[in-house]
Amino acid sequence: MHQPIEVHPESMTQVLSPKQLARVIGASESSLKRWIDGGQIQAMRTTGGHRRVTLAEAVRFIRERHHQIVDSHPLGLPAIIQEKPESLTERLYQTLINGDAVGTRTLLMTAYVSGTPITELCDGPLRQVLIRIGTLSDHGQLDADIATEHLATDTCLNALNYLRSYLPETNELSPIALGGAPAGDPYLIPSLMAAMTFETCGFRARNLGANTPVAVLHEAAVRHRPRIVWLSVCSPDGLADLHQPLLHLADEVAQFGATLMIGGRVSHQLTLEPRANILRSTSLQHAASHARKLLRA
Amino acid sequence: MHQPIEVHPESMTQVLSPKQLARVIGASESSLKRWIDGGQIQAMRTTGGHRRVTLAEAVRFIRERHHQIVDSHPLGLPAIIQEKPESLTERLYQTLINGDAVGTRTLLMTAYVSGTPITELCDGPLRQVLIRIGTLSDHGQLDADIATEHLATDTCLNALNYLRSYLPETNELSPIALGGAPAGDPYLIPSLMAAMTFETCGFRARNLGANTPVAVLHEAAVRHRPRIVWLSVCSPDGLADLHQPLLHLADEVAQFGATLMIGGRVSHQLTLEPRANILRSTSLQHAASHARKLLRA
DNA sequence: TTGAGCATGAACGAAATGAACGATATTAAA
DNA sequence: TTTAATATCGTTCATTTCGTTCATGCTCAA
Repeated sequence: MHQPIEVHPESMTQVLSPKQLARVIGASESSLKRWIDGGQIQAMRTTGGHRRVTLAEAVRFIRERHHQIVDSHPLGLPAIIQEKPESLTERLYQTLINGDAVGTRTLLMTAYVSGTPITELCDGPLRQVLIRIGTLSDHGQLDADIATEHLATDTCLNALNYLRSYLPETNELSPIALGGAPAGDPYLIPSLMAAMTFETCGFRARNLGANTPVAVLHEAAVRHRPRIVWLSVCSPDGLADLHQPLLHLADEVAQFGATLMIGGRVSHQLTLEPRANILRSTSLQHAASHARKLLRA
Repeated sequence: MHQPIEVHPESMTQVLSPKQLARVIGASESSLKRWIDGGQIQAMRTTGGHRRVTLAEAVRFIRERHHQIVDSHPLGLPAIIQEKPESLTERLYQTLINGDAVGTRTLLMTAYVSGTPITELCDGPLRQVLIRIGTLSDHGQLDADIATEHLATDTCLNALNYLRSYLPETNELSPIALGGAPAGDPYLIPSLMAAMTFETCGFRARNLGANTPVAVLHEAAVRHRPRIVWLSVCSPDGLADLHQPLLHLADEVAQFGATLMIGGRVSHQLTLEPRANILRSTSLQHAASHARKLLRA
C-alpha cells in the first residue's frame, strides 16, 4: 500500500549517543556522560538505560559552550570538501547557482553550529551572494540569469527553512513578531531572514511573506498584537504608496506598544515622517539588537 | 475527476512496524523487536507473524520514555496525535492557520516516517487544507483571510522544505527534473510539491518556483537538459498566453527525449494540442508513476 | 612547595544495542 | 492471478554503553 521509506541514513540521525557527540567535539565519552548527568545537556534514556541526545540539543550545547567541531559526520553534516581555501561567500555562490541544496545546507549549518549568529550569516555572506546573483538579471535581464536567480532562490529558501528548524524554541509566552514584504515586492528571502532573526531573539515570528499589502499586515497586527511589526522593502516599485498606510500602521500598533521596524535593500529610498515607534534598520544585526532591547524592557 | 482525493485518516497509518517506529524514535529495528518481545511495548502479530504496534501504544511508549524532552524532539510523535481523534487533515488545518511551524513539521514528518508517501500527503490532506484556506480569500477577499493564507503558506513552506531535506539523496548520475509555475502565477507550494515528488522518484529536481515565464523555463531546459520538465498551473490568469510557448517548449525538449508534465489546480482549463511528450497530470501520484516509468526506460 | 578542590579521561565487567544472516511474509506491479 | 521486489522474521554475534573507580593534571590558597 505504501511505498518504502527512503531516507538517507546519515541525514536521519536524530539522536546521538554520548560517544558520538564526544567525537563531534573532541571530548571523552566520560565527560559527555558527566555533563548529561549534571544537567548541562538534556538527554533521554533508551529502554535499556542508554543516554541519547537530540540533534537540536547537541547544536544548542555546542554553540553555547563554543566547542569546536572535530568531526561533523555524526551531526548529519557531510564533510566540506575544500579543494581550494575559498571564502564562505564564494562557496555559497557556487552551491546556490548550481542548485546544490545539500551543499548550501551544509555550509550554513556548519557556520551556525560553529557559533556564527544567524544575523551575521544573513547580513554578510548570504546578502553578498544574493545581491550578486540578483544583480545579474537586473543588468542583463537575460532568461538565463532569471533562471539562475530563481533556482538560487529556491535552494536558499530550502537551506534557510532547514536551519530555521534548529533555532531555539519559543513558547506560548514569547512575544510575537509579525511582518512581511509589501505588495508588489516578490522577494521571499529577506522577510524569511527577518523572521529567523526575531526568532533567535526569543520572539514567535509570524512571517506573512512576499507581496503582502500593508492593509493586510495592518489587519494581522491588530489580530495578533505583536510587539514587533517588520516590513522588508526590497523592490523599488510603488514606494510612494507605502507612505500613508505605514504611518497609519505605526500609529495603530503604537496603541499596544509595538514597534514598526523597516528594513530591506531599498528601504532607504522610502521617505517617512518620523514616529517614536518606527525604527529604520539597515541590517539584521541592528534589528536584532533593538529586538533584544525590547524584550528586556 | 477533479474532485479532491479522498484520504481516510484510518487508512493512513493505524499500526507501525518495528522498523517504522524505530525510525521515529531513532532506535534500531533490533532494539524495537527486543523491547516488544520483552513486553515494554505492546504489539500484535499479523497472521504471518510480523509485529505491529498501534499508534496509541507507540504514543504511550514514547511519552513514557521520552517525557523529559518530548517537546523538543524533532521527530517525536506529538501528544496531539491521538488525544483528539481528529483527522490529519483537520490537525494540519489547525497548525497551518495558527502558524505553528513545529506542529506542522511534526505532523508531516511523522506521517512520512511512518510510511505515507509524499505524493499521498500532497494529493490528499495538504491539498484539501490549502484549497480550504485559499478558498476563503477567493470568496471574501477580506484582509484577514489574505493574512491567514499568507501565514499558512509560510508555515507550509517551512515544513515542506524541512521534509525535503530528508528525502533520499540523488547523485550526479540521476536525471534532472526541472520546472516551476508560469508568469503571473504566485503559488509556491504546488511547484515545491512537484519538485519533492520527482526527488522521491530519484530525479535531481531543479525548482524555479513561482512566476517563471515559460521562456525562462525554456532556456533553463536547454541548458540543464532534464528528462522531465514540469509546469504547475494554479492561477487562471493568462492561460491563453501559455499555448504557443508551451508547444514550442515541448517540441524543443523532445529533441533530447524529455517529457513535459503539466499539472496544477486550473491546468485542465488549458487547451493544448496533444503532443507525444506532453503529459497532462491530475495528481502528483499520477506524475510520480510516470516519472518512475521514465526512469526504468 | 604543599595539598585541597575540581575537571578530565581511561579502565573494568556486565548489560544493552545494533548489524548481519538466510528464510519467510507482505506488497506492488505485470 | 502470478511474479518480482521489498520488509520482516528469528537468530547470532560484534560493538557500544552502562555505572563505577581511579589516575592525572590544573588552579589557587596556605
